[in-house]
Amino acid sequence: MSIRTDAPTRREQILKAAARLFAERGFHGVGVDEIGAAVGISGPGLYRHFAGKDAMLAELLVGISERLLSGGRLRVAESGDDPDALLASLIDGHIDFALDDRPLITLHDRELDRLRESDRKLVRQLQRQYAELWVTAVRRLHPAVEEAEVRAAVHAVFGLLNSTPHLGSQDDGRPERAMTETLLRKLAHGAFGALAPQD
Amino acid sequence: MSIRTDAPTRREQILKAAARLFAERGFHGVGVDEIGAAVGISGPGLYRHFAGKDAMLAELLVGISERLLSGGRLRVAESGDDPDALLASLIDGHIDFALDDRPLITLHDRELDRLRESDRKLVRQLQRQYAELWVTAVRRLHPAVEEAEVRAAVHAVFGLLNSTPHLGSQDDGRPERAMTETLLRKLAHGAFGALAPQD
DNA sequence: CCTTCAGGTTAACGATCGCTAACAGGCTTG
DNA sequence: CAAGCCTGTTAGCGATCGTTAACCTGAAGG
Repeated sequence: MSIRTDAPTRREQILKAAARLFAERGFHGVGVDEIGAAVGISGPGLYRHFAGKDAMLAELLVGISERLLSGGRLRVAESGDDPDALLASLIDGHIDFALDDRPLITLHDRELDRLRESDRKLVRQLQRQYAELWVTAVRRLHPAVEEAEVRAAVHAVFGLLNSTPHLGSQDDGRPERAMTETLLRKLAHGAFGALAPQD
Repeated sequence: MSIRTDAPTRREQILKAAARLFAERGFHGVGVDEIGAAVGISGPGLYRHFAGKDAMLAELLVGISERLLSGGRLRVAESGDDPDALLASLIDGHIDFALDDRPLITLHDRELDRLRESDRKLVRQLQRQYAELWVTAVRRLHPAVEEAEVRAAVHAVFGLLNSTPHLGSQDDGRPERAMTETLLRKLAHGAFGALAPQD
């Protein structure tokens, strides 16, 4: 958990602005001039940093997917052999991500089809591997439940956790955020808990 | 629950096709020529039925919101005074809707900002009223939980139920659908059940 | 049988889009 | 100090978009 202190590069400024704009108005709903204006340069100036508008979206989506997967793998490695602790850790990590990067969460399942075939396949593969981490973890807790059902449940819980953008408008102070975090954690555990057969 | 037997009007054909295309590629990602082609006419022919592309999206979003709200109100009225039965009924109704109209579910929280101010306000108001039905129902079951928390939980469960489009590609036979229905019901009840304080 | 009209067609418009070309200023570096 | 790159600018091209205009056709109705 290292914290960045140096100033963001121009590339990073652009990516952040593009993520916000794409999430707000959709990939096709945002022009390159607006993205440029959001970082204080004009539209064509962006082409000094990216090959095109598509490349910005691709880098955003590949980036999120990679960060999610590597974070998940780290948690799997750190969890020892405690399945409960692993699932809790995956949930907490996903919540942190959803609360920290709301625009990216929105893009993640909304603009995937706007990518070139190769990028789209890559992102989907990363997403699938991330989801498989969850499926494996949940199956260790509920071995009697069919794998297909667990997989569907995992995606449904993703939907629950990714509902963050639809809640509070932006970031109200920290107490609000801690409350949301606690709530989402409770709901996610409750949902998975309901997977157990006859209780 | 009456079943339509008469053929769909051209307007309805167009709306259905537009819903699917908008959900697949985004409002700005679909041209009027494509919508027309999907129903066997050419682009400008659509203007005999709709004032413009915006009007199609508006009618779709207002229509969904109204159907959701009226369906919810019906269930409230039918539930007698049984809070458990009411919540179960709301959940079942929402699941049916999500499974029957996947493209509309996708549009519902994705393209709202592409509407004219007046339509957007109307849709948001309908959505809010629908969500309030849920909040009231859940609060009757968990009176000790703060209203803001219940409201956030309701939206999170919407996210869970609306994850349907991300599951199976299209409609595989009916057994698959019944399984998904059962699973989502279980997960939603589990999530709300976790709202109860100290258990 | 003639009129009307609903529901299509194609052509073409203005606007906007992503992107390239051509150029310019300011650091860095040999 | 000159050369060259890094990062920006403006002008403008070609494509595409939503929409309108003008025209056509078949069926209904008096």
